[in-house]
Amino acid sequence: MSQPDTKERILDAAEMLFARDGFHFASLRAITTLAKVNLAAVNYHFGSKEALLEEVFKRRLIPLNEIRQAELERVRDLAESEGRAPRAEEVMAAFIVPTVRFCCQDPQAEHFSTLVGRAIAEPDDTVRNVFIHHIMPLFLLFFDLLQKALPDLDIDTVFWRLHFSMGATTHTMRLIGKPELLPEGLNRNIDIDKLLRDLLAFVTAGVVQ
Amino acid sequence: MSQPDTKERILDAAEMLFARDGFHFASLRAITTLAKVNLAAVNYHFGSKEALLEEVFKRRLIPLNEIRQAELERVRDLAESEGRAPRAEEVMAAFIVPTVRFCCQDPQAEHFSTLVGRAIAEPDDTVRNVFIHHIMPLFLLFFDLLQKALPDLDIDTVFWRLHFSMGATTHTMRLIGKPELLPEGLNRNIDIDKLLRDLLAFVTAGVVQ
DNA sequence: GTCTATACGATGATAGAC
DNA sequence: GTCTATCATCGTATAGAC
Repeated sequence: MSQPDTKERILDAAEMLFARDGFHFASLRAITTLAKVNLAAVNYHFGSKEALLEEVFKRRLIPLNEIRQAELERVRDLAESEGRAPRAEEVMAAFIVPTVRFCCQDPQAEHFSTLVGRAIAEPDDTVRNVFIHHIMPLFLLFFDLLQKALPDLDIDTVFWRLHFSMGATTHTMRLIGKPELLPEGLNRNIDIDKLLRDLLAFVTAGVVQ
Repeated sequence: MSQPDTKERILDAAEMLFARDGFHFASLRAITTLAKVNLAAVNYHFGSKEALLEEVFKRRLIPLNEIRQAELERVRDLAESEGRAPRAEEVMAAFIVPTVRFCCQDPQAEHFSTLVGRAIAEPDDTVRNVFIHHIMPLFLLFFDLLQKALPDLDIDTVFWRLHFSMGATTHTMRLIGKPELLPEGLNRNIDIDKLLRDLLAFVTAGVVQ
């Protein structure tokens, strides 16, 4: 490659402009100008604007998934070594803590969380399947551990309580970095550690009841 | 009006195509073709594509909000007449039950629930802001009642617990009507009444802890 | 007032030369 | 791999028919 960092420069520019202007209003002409590459480079390297968005998304999702997978496996192995079932609170924390922390470590996080929400709601199978393909193995491990933590509940009940918890978590990520959306009279200086404790206490109370 | 239902036909077509394809990929040409009206009719009757989206939302959101408002006021007035604070579970039910039921009662409204799910997750501020603008007054009443129900908690804690509950609810609505997305081994014949009970029990446990 | 036909500028995508 | 030139389609605007 004569320009070995062309793809990276496009990804950086796209991530910045998708975050600042939104997917629709960030034009390929603006992205390629900022990245100092030719307009056609996006379609050459990525195939389409949608595929570029997907790569921007995956660049963050894959490392995050590795962290969450490692945490879930750590909880599973610790419980096994102690000859007990994992505790529901441990399982929830193993997934939720890295998820929320990941979205606070840099200014792009806000957009990443909306991308996750969008992928979940996407009606187009091809786009949604890409997301499902990356999240499903992780979700199944999460689901399996939570079933072990709650052996007295039927599988459907465990699933829906997990689903409720995921909804609470993703909805929360959407608001981090957008404190201007908080109603008047609230503390707009969000304390992430306190928020994480509150969220974990909330979902744990709902999951174990 | 020589075509008294032109606006309604545009709204029906737009609701279906916005839900199926997303706001960005549903073109005005596709919408006006499906509605059997001229392309320019959208800009004549609504002003812009974005204004059309807002009307699509308002047509369903305003009646739904009236139901939810009435339920919240009923809970508030009943508590007042009995000289007590409203109970958290009553407050949560007043909002959540009409919300979930509204999206299951007729096939047209099913498109709306898809739209709401997408609007909240949409990367475009354009789409999300339309939704937030219409839900905010209701949210503030909801918030106020929940503060009265939980007088020992500070305002920020109440807000976040409410926010977690809204996340669980909207995430759940996203899955209703799409049981094919449920993992293998789960009951795909979703029982709305049971689901509502489970969701209410979950958020109530998290809110009151 | 409503509706139609048509045109405009900008966009995402692509073919082909280098 | 990168470029230029070009294309189809997009949202929008407007002139004029009924």
